Amino acid sequence: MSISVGLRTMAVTELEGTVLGVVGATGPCTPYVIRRVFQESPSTYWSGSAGAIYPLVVRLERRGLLHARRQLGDGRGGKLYRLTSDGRRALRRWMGPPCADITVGVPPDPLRTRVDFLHLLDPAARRAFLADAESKMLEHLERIHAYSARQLELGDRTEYLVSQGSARMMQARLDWLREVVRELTD
Amino acid sequence: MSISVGLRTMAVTELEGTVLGVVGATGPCTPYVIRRVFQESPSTYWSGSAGAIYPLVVRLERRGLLHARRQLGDGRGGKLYRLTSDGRRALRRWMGPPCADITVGVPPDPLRTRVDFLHLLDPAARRAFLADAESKMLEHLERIHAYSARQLELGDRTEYLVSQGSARMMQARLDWLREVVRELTD
DNA sequence: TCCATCATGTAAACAGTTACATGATTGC
DNA sequence: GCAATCATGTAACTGTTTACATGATGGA
Repeated sequence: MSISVGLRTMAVTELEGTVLGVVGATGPCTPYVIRRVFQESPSTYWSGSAGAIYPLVVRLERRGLLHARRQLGDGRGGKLYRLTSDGRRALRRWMGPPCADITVGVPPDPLRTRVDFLHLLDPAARRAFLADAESKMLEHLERIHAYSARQLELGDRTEYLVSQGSARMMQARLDWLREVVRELTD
Repeated sequence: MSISVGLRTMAVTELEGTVLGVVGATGPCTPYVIRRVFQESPSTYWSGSAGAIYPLVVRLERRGLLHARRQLGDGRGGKLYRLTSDGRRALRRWMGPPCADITVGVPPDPLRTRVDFLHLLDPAARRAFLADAESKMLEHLERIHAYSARQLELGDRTEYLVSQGSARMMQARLDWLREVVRELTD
C-alpha cells in the first residue's frame, strides 16, 4: 500500500513532456527509437541528439516517470523504457488543461522578427528579401501538403490533423507576407 | 586604409541578430533600453533578462559589431552602444536573403505538439483540453487585435504589420483547433 | 573477414534563465 | 534623509548542441 505524501510532482520541460508523449504513444522503447521520432519529424526544432535524449531519459527514470527494463539478448545493453503511473500522470499534467500561456499564445516566428527591421534595408534588399521568403515558403507549403496527403492516404488521422495545423500556419504566414509586400512596395 | 583579409564575419544567433536590429532601429542605446524592448514586446519568447543581454552586448562589442561610448555625466557607468559598419553588415546578413529554412519553415507550436498526443487522453479530458485551449486562444486573439488597432491609431505601420502577423497566425491556429474539435468529438 | 551502420553513451561548449548584489537616481 | 526604483552587472544552474568514443550488428 502506497502512502500519498503530498509530494507534488515537479513540472516537466517541453522536451521532457514530448518524450513522455512519445513513449506513451509508441509503447516501451529505447532512447534510440525516441531519437528517431524527433529526427524523422517534419519539425526540426529539436535535433533529437544523443546528448539531449540519453541524459533526459536517465533524468526521467531517476524521477520515477520512466521505468527501464533490460532487453534480453541485446549485446549493447540497451534498455526499454516505459511510462510509470507517475509518468502517465506527469504527461497528463504537462498536456493540460490548464493550458499555459506559452502553449496557446503566439509562437515565436523568426520571419516576423525580421519584418520588424525591414525598414532598415534599402528598397532593393527589401524586395529581394520578400521575394526569397515568399518562394521558399511556397516550397515549404507544397512539401507540407504532400506530406499531409500521404498521411491521409495512410489513414493516420492524427498525423494528418497535426500536419494540417502546420499547413494552416504556413498559409497564414504566406498570406501575411503578401500583405507586407503590398504595404512596403507601393 | 583597411585591408580586407577575407575574415568572414561569424554568423550571429537569433537573439544576437535581434539585438543588432533593435540597436539599428533605436539608434545608440544602453543595454537597459535593449532589455526594455524585449520586456515590453508582446512576444514573451525572450525574457530580456540582464544575464542574457549584458554578456551579449559585450560579446558583440568584442567581435566588433557594436561600439560602446561612455555616457558623460552618468554615475552608473552606463555606455551607449551603436552599430559599427561590420555590425550593420552582420545585421543585413542575419536578416537575409537568403532566408534560412528555420526562418521561413514551420515555427514550433507547443499546442500542435500536444494535439499529437491527444488520443492518449480519455474523451472527457480531451474535451476539457480543447475547450480550455479554445477559450484561452480567443482571449489572446482579442488582446492582439486590440494591440494591433492601437498601433494603427498611433500610426506605427511596422508594429501594426507585425502584430497583424501574430493575429493571422493565432487565427489560423484557432481555426485549426476547431477542425481538431470537429474531428475528435464526433 | 571486413566495413558500414546501428546504438549507446560521454565531454565540452554555449546560450539563456533565475536570483542575487550593488550603487545611482528620483520622489516624498 | 529615506525608500522605491532604476540600471549595471555577476553567479550558479539548466538544457541543448556538436563532436567524439566505443562496442555490436549485419551484409558483402
